[in-house]
Amino acid sequence: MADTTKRLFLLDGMALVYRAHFALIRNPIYNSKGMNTSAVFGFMNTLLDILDNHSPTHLGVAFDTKEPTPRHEIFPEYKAQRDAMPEDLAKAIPEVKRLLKAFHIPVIELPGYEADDIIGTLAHQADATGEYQTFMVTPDKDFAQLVTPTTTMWKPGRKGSEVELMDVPAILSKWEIEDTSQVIDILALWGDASDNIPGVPGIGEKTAKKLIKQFGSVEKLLESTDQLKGKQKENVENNKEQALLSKKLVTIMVDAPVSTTFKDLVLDQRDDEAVKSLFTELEFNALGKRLYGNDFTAGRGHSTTASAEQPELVQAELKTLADFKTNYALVNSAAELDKLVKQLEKQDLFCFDLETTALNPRTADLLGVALSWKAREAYFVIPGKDLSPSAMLEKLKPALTSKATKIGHNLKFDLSVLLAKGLQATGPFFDTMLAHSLVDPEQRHNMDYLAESMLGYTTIKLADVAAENEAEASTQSDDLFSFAEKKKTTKKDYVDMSAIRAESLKDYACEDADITFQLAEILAEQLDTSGQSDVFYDIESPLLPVLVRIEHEGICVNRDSLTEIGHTLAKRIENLTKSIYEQAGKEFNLNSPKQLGEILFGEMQLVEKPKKTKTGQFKTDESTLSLLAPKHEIVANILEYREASKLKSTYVDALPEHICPSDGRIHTHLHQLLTATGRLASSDPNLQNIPVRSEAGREIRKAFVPRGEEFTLFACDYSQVELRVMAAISGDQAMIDAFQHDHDIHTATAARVYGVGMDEVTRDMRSTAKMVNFGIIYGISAFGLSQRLGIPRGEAAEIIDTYFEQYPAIKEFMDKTIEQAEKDGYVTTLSGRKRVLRDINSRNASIRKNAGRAAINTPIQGTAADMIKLAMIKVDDLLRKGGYHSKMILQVHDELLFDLHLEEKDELIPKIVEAMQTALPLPHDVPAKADTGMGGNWLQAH
DNA sequence: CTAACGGCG
DNA sequence: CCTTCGCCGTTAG
Repeated sequence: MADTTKRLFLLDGMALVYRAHFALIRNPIYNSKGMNTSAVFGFMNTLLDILDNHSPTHLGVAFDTKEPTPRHEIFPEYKAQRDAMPEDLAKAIPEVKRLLKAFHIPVIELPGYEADDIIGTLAHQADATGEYQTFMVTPDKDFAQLVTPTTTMWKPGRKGSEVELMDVPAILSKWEIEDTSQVIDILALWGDASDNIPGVPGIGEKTAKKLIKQFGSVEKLLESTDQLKGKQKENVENNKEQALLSKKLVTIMVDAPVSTTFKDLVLDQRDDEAVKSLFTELEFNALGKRLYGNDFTAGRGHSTTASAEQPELVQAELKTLADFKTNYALVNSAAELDKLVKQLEKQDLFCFDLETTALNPRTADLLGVALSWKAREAYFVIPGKDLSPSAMLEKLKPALTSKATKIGHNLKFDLSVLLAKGLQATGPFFDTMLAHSLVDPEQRHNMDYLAESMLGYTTIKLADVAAENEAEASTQSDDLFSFAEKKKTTKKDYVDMSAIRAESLKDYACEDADITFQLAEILAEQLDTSGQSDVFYDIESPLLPVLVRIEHEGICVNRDSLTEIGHTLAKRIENLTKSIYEQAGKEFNLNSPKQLGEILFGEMQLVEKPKKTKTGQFKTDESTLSLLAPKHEIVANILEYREASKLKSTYVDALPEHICPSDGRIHTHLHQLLTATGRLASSDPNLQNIPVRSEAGREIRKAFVPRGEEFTLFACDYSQVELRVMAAISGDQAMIDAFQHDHDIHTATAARVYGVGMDEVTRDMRSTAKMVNFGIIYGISAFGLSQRLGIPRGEAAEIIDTYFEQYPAIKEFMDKTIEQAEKDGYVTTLSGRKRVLRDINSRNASIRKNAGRAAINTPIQGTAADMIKLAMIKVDDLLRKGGYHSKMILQVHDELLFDLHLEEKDELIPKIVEAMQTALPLPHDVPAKADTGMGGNWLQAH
């Protein structure tokens, strides 16, 4: 049982030290003697966290040795390509060992064996006794193969507390396998660049998983290559030996001759004097305090001040649920719910919060609904004996579709879940997350944080609810966190929601609804004070359900065309790789800009004075390499390789992974207030950067298709919206005239800048003017323009001067905007959306200029964002009110994309165009203009 | 984790 | 010395 099980922690010393070093590579910690102590510090943090919070009974740290290992015998190149260990890091390892000695923690080393093998062997032995719960503490994914019901992987997170625990179900789901031993098969195909394990060429993580899912093991795959086709077949067949060799290399030993016994690993008392002395030497004063409180006297040098800096933490006491008399009640019968709904229907303002089993709205199941319309009073509605989940929703439906304002936190999630269950909640909505994003965009917006910072209140943590509930800690990927948070936070404290008893969840859920209700009132006030009520109530709030619908609809992608493009690209990548290796005279990792730079500029000496990045690496970006293309054939090949591999990895391989199995569509996530300017952002997958500029890229765009026979893709995009906005908010008459006469703005600008008639403007003149027009929006310098146009700087400066002479109000607008920003510290868009520019008065000229450019750009980009958001609200309204079958399915900054029903097109197109053009009337009667396109795929729709 | 790169508007 | 805004995803180290 849990209380008698021995808890064995096996730490992968080298890997943890390595990781700690690189985690702090940008902000290394030095002691007063100039020693980089990042790695030691990071390692100690992890160790102390385990000792303090995770009750180990046995603990040991394994290290590699310098001796060659059996892996080197069968494969001399094993780990041959590793860069030499940084000096700082090399020095850290003996320090870590000294500390471990002081802690009386065994360092386990075995000449000729790696730390992996030691850990594998000990974990295996521990499993055999049946007495241990073993934790392999390592950041290295390879250890997944060793996970068993009694041995889990423990991956330290960024902060000490954020830990990723991987047990068998977690490994199986993460690796998409049926048995943990198949991790080895996947790694064998995939290979490992850092250990120089070859794998099979052309097979990466995804293909490896797919093949092992299909065939079960490397051996079975090799027997059945007749079932493969094309390039993949060839690759596998030609690399059978290599695959089997790789399999040997990635297999961690479980029978190494380790002499350490479990008795050696029993946790022992540390040598306090030795620890104190080492901490003092390393100047780990905070860690010293942590162990010894004020008994720890900081060492010499500057660090003596540390004890003065850290008195007992004086911290405002946070209130908790226990400090209030609350009225939180569980509602689980039809009669009770009927009574509750009667009350609810009288409210014109209430808060609701769904508790679900998962974070994907399309797969999430409803556990309950928390409701609150009065501070410290809330109800948690759950299914009961005479109340099925669907009946529960049915009874709540009138309230959720009423005219009352619905408050919630991250309502996009709740509304998506409801929509997936066929319930379209109606506004107005008040989303506290959105409100806070407008009021205080720099801060985090999760509810726990808002409760602490705005109400001085600390909320119940889901993990505690689960613990109290004595539910077995589960690592299922189900939790309540929002999508946005999911990716950014380490998977911690995964909670199997359905294992929590309703009674336990009640306080948690009610508290959320209660707190959110209270936050809304404060935030409404703050919106008002910051002048952003209009943008909140007129734009962001009504946009919210529109985004929910767009995400819900999704977009169709033709999987087969992507597969075909993938084959073509793979072939091209392979041929180019061959040529490049030949031209370079050696093989290297083409995906590494570092290695590529060293080849081109270090070895091949392509130019005398190569450009460098700010970190001192050779620059190898497209604009740098393009200039070098004439010098050597290799450059063109590299550029082509870059293009092909970008397209393959980012689009062709990734998009199919996002196709939803139940409806065959891709449902992107649209983030409403993530950007500084008010634009939307798209992720998982990002559908706002689907290729269009290059020929090869456009093939990918063709794979986006209508949802059915009777539909077509229809795109409606604003023409030159940002320049129109700039003309309008600057009030520049010349530019306004150009738009009012519907002139081509770049031609009109060229005519003015070059002093010729519109009909005398050449292609080159127009293209230069176009560059200047866009450059101006971004605050370009003469230098920047000269680079882009490939002209001398003086000439560029002249063009810019003439531009401002011709459009004087634009110059004025730019100066005034910066002046305003300097004075107020922020700029605004036409709708009142605010962006704070902290750096606008920086003493550092470069930083200050950057902020200045953002100051100019924000009102322009942000107002354009306001406009299309308003258009989306309008268009959504007209589609729904008119009962059309056509659906809005995407926004790409200045474009709206629709699945248009063929029978509706003649009627709808003019209405959509009209809605877009009139969504936000610009000052000075500058007209907005929308162009349209239609076709059987997204490319044709333009 | 950050940097470099490159896809889009 | 730096030098064009706003994003997201992939890869390497």
